[in-house]
Amino acid sequence: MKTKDRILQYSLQLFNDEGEQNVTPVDIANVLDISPGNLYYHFKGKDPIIHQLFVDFEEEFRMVLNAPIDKPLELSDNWVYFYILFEEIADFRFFYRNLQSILERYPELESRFRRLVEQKIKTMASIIDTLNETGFIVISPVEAEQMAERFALQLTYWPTYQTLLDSDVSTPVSIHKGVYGLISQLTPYVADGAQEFLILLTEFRDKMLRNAK
Amino acid sequence: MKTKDRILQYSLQLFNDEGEQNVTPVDIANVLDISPGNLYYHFKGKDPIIHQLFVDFEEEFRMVLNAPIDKPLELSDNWVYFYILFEEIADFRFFYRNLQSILERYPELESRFRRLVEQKIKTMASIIDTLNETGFIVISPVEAEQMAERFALQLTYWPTYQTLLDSDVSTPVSIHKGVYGLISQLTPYVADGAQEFLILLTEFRDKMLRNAK
DNA sequence: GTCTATATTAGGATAGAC
DNA sequence: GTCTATCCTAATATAGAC
Repeated sequence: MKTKDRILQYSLQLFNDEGEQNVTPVDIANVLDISPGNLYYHFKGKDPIIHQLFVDFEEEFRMVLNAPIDKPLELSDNWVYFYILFEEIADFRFFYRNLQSILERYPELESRFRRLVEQKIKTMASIIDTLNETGFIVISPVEAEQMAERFALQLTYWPTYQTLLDSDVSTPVSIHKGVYGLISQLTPYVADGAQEFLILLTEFRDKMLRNAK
Repeated sequence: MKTKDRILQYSLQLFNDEGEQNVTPVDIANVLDISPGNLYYHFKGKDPIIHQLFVDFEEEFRMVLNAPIDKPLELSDNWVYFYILFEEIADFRFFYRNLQSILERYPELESRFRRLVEQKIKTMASIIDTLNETGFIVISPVEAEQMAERFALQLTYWPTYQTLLDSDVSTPVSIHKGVYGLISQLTPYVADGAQEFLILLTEFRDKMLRNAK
């Protein structure tokens, strides 16, 4: 593998493990067993590395966000879809963990990240819309809009919030709880004919509690 | 006013305006028109300043969080109570804006902040409980628990999220939207006899939209 | 308590040999 | 492409006079 790619790969890992602020260019060079000079030959410091990592994340995340808009999800796909979103975020968690700090230091990323969040809101609105149109839930437009915004916020900050409350929660458990926290908000809107949803939800919750042990 | 207090006051202002990371001890000394040496006579750098600011915030916030547990809120007090919570956070926004970064650098604050969030969840649970017991809403225990957690998350991250999406939103507008985002979640649970809530909510929302212009 | 002047350090970055 | 050696800078911190 090319040095340039190795730098990206190990930087991401280091950032995720140690926190971006606690990783210096020299640290990155060390884990790769190359000299700092060599690192600077490929990237002029941490800034362009972070920039490139973000571009890669952005592309992948945008693809995932567009999927349910291009082709509405089947009812049963919703759960796994939220898993995928949370997993994408987990792969790139160093960025979310210190979101504001990083965006302050890399202004060119701020507007791009903002657009990603806006897309997140639109995707959530579309998902809720589909559930509404297929008669699975019954919800007013205003409440649907609020829910979409809320889902976007939770998708953005849930992993960080979890780490804050329980520093050694495992990622799978955290994601499971996060998905439950999103989906369970549908409960009061579920149409009369779709009560099997509530049974599924309870099962899901029990599974979660068992895993938490 | 004593120099020590002036340092705290102006540091908080600088941190809120510029972001804690962008403020050096020399900056603080400059706005106070004192020498860096003098600053270091009172506080051994930024760390103890931030620590003291947090202790002050913690005391006040804890007092506010305990209020509805000591003496349940009247129905009409709920709205203004959320305003107060958001305003407390706004006064101390530098801390929330770079939460993870700061907690990483000041580990002694991490556990104290965590306890504050846990208290936030308990207070939210108590508020929802009161609404349930007085018959204003009808909600299952599981859903109430989820809602309390969600409220705590929103209270913690809503202001940051707003700044992210709209960098020059004003604090009053942001708080207004935040309160609406919390309260409106009660809608599907409001008991049949309490429909005036929905009217109030709509008025509240319209007022918000007018202010946003 | 306050100042001036200076020291320390660590992160970030480059020049030039190989 | 890679290394070694070195440099620059900004934040942080202290010593000692007043």
